[in-house]
Amino acid sequence: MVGIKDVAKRAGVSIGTVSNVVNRPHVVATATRNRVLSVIQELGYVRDESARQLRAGRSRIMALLVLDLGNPFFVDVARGAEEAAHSQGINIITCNSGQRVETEASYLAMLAEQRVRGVLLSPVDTGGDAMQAFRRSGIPYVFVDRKVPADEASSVSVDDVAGGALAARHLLETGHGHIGFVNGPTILTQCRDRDAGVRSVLTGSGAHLSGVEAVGLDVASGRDAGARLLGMSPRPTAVFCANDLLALGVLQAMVGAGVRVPDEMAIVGYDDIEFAGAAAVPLTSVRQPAFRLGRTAAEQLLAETEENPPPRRQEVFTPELVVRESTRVRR
Amino acid sequence: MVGIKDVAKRAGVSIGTVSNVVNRPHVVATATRNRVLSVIQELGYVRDESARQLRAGRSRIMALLVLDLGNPFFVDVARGAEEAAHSQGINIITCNSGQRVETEASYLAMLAEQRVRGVLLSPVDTGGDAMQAFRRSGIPYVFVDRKVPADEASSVSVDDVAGGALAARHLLETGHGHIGFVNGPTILTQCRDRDAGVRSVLTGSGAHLSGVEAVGLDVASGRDAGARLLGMSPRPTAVFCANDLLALGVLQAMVGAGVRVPDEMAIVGYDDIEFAGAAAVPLTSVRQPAFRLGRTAAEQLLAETEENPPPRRQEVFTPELVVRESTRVRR
DNA sequence: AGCACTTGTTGAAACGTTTCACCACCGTGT
DNA sequence: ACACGGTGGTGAAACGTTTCAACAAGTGCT
Repeated sequence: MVGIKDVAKRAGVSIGTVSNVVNRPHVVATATRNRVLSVIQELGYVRDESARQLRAGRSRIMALLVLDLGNPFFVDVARGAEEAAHSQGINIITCNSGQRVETEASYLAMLAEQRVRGVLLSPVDTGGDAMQAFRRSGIPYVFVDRKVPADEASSVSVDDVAGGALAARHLLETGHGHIGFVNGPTILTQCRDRDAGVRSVLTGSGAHLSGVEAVGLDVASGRDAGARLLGMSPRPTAVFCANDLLALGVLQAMVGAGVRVPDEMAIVGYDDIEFAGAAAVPLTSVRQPAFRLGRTAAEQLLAETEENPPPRRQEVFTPELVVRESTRVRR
Repeated sequence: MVGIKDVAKRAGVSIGTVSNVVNRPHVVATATRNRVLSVIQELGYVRDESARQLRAGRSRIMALLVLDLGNPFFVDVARGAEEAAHSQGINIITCNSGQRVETEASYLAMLAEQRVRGVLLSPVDTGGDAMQAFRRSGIPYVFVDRKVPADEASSVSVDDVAGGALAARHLLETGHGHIGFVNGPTILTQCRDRDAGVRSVLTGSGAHLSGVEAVGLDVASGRDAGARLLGMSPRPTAVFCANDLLALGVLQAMVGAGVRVPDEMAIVGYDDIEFAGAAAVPLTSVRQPAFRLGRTAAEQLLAETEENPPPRRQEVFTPELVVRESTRVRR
């Protein structure tokens, strides 16, 4: 592999000069610069980032560690983060934990060893060993889609309690007295918060709540949960799902069983992913500003890796209900 | 930041010993090993990968450079690649070019500078400068979802010509004489191949083909293309879309305009993403084995980065038609 | 001619690891 | 008493950059 030395020798200059050509072209004479550049071209020299980083002590890469790339919500978060980073000439690499604690741990360790510039985190497990170790590594990080105490780190999130409440209130107002709640794994703060929101509205409302915990946050888990809902008697007349993938799965189960939506079963999802509006029955959903979440978090992280870091911030966005066919009001 | 030296000093051993504790624990005496380990724990030492890599000359990270993470097809490819890599203790980082040539170029340069172990590529632009430079960097790479000549690199792809033909033949057989084809940007080989497949079947069949080139391969472009289809007269009675996102967009346009699917407009998509079956009208689609694509490509790449690389391979999978409501046969 | 700048280039140190030849020590068999 | 092999540890070189003090050569001013 061709290094700076080879270029230097071939161009008849010192390695310092080659380095200057690459990093501060203006300090080297035009003739020399061109000569060196053409040798670089000729030899196909590519600078070795690990050596550069070893010397510089800091990387030019930012990472996004995401809960589940299979969820279009997180893809939008990633897009927002990419936009912010690219506008400052920083590349973002995406790591997908797929909600597996060990995968997450392995990525955290890798990112710490890489000494990346900073990490955007949407972790499964904030308390685990891997996370503890990562904290000590001194790499700046910002939480996305998860609020944390201000003394720990900055965070950019959406008020999930409000979101859960929004959904529950909507179902109450559209006349439902028995409401199902398909939640995801309660290890996730998001799920616990949405649950809290639902309960805060339903408690004392007279409505009955039937909880179902899905194993995952994907369509298959939703179908499974849908089957369980169908088996209940009495069966709820409406269901709120902790995200749209679950809701799509539940919807499929209903369609498959010939249960009419929304007449026999109203459905509310969460995230308002692009596919929610295009579903068999367009889904009512709680919209989160995913792209802005990613962009804001990335901007904050970039700022925190600068010379004079700004103060920590806990930004909390407010979710918004988007009403569609799946909860059409009965007459 | 704490380095191996700090650990060595604190534990009263040489840095060589600390390195041994980390990399070849068996060669160091139990007592020493434990002492060093506890100091590592206490100081929160994390090895610096750039130094390690500088010395070792090779990285332990593989990358996947993907055309569009917004397309669930590529998310499945990524999942397959992750599975293969993780099973061999290699981490995969995902980079999303979003079909932007400059973003792709910037990631290629970054990956070359990082000296990653290998790259899985689904590039927009195989001929551009960035790709040329990347080739010369000597980093092993394998193409995913794109066939290339065997002398260039290995590739794992799906026969897009056959896929296009499959769709066209299905529409012919279900009695359509005027077929629309919403294709993506023809800079993409996939789009050109699907087009070729369609034409190979339709030419001489007597059916009329109306082509529409969408600006992107996403739902919004599909809606746009749908509007253009609606403006045609005579209007096609069926449309094949180069991927499911486009098809979903076209479907939305039809639903919005009150055009019945499949009665007034049959629709065939491509990829068979999870959301295709859950759409307003479940979509007929050409299924590609996305997960296997990713896994197979990653396995091949891993093998090629080993001591004795196996010969290059051009694996081509065969697509499969999944018939659903959106092309239900008229009686 | 002598001086003070400016411009362009160089050589060497430093970054944090891994690796490897070498050394010190101990127990064992002669 | 000696050589021997094994075990556990050390010290220094090497990896490919960046950075910076130092220097050489040229330019303009007195």
